[in-house]
Amino acid sequence: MSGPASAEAPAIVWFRRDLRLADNPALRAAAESGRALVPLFILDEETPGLRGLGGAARWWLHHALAALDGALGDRGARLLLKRGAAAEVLPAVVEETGATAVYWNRCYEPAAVARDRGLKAELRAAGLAVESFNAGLLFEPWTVTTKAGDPFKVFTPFWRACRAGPAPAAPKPAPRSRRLAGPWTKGDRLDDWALLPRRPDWAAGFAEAWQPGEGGARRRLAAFLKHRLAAYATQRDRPDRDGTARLSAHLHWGEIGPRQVWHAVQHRVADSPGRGLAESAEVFLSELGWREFSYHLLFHNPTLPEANARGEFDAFPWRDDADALRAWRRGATGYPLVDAGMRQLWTAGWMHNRVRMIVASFLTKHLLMHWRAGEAWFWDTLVDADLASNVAGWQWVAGSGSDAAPYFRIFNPILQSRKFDPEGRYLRRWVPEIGRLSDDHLHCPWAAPQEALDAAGVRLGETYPQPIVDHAAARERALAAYREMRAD
DNA sequence: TTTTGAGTTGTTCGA
DNA sequence: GTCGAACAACTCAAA
Repeated sequence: MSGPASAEAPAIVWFRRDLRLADNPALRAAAESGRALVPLFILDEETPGLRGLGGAARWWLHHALAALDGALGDRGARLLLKRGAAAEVLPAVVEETGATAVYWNRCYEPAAVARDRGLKAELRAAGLAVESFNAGLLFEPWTVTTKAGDPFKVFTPFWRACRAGPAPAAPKPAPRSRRLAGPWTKGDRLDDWALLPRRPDWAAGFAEAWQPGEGGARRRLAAFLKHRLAAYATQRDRPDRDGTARLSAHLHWGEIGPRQVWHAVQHRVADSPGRGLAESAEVFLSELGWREFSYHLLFHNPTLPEANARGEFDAFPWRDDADALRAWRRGATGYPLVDAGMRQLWTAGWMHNRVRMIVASFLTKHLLMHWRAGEAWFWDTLVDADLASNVAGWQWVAGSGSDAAPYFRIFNPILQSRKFDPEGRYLRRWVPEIGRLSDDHLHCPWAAPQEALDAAGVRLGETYPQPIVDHAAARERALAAYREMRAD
């Protein structure tokens, strides 16, 4: 099958982690080229080294693609869906459509970088125009270096250097072009990809928590700026409040870009000046900074998903305890805050950031399980599962990251619970079987007097687990393990 | 090259 | 109840 005559040859816009029309430089460049467009998405589960999507991420992707197809449909186009190794699929689509140009926005994960570099060279050698752009980061990894020219390994100087340089470019609106014609060839049906879970449909609770797609992302950002930003600095740590932006999954799939978020925040601050707001905005922007930092770390250190950044942790005496891991996953550790977080993760596909740190600390320190076991579970269950953020976060908590929390910093799940969920609202929502305990006993039911347990209908070991480890003993064990590692 | 100040998010203990 | 120090040194980044 040969494509249309070359004068009318289309351009392919290869969507990957940029599932939006606004502030999408690849789409814009393609539209400005004057060619008709073939919007393409490839479900690539075959490129070696590319990690397959987790279950929750597949759910999100299904809806994100449906939303993107709908948005393209409003402009008279359809999203072409193809499945397979991109290194084979993309040249095949070029062949089928007779495209003479290909545009995409860059990915930064090591396997994707290698794949895209090869494709770009191959297609260019075949005479195509191929251009890639930045849609996913405020600052690309090779643009931020120390004065010695090395990548940063510590967040604070990294972010200072980012802030000292030129601000990220202002986002541009979606192209107006009506020539978003494609596809020119037959693609897969989204439903045939079976991205949604069935039997059992464990994602039943996701739909009420999330609205994947560019519109959902925009609404989420607008609501955050209007209602939550001003108090962000103080409320962001409270899992019992809805104080965070919840943009992580939207950002992961590029339904909104960090430049859009950045500039929207700046405008919000400029519109109504005030010290509290400006301060909160700084804290919020620095969270975007952590996302950037994680991407840079992974880009410069491709083994980060498997290997400890600090090599000494290769000698750490991790335990292998399937029962403990299962209890952690299911939210049955007997520590209410840990269990609440793990159940929120399972039910909503998301967990509040502070609770992520606490459950991660619990797994790696109280239970002495390898951070990779936790990282793998998060990868499968988080709708915002993101290789860079997930891996950097777990290595940070475990202490094996290059700029990690000191190992002796071990979260006390009871203190954290009292401090950040003082009225127990978060606990009661996710661990209702102990909800009738008083605010005080709720955080550590094993310490409650028998009468209080009876009155609340709690039978430890039956209706709610006994704690699987004793905090003080587990803490000592973790510190001893750390000393053992260092002694080697 | 050497020096110096600093480093996301904590906990525990003893005064 | 509050406060400061210990926890353990170590590495980074800049001068």
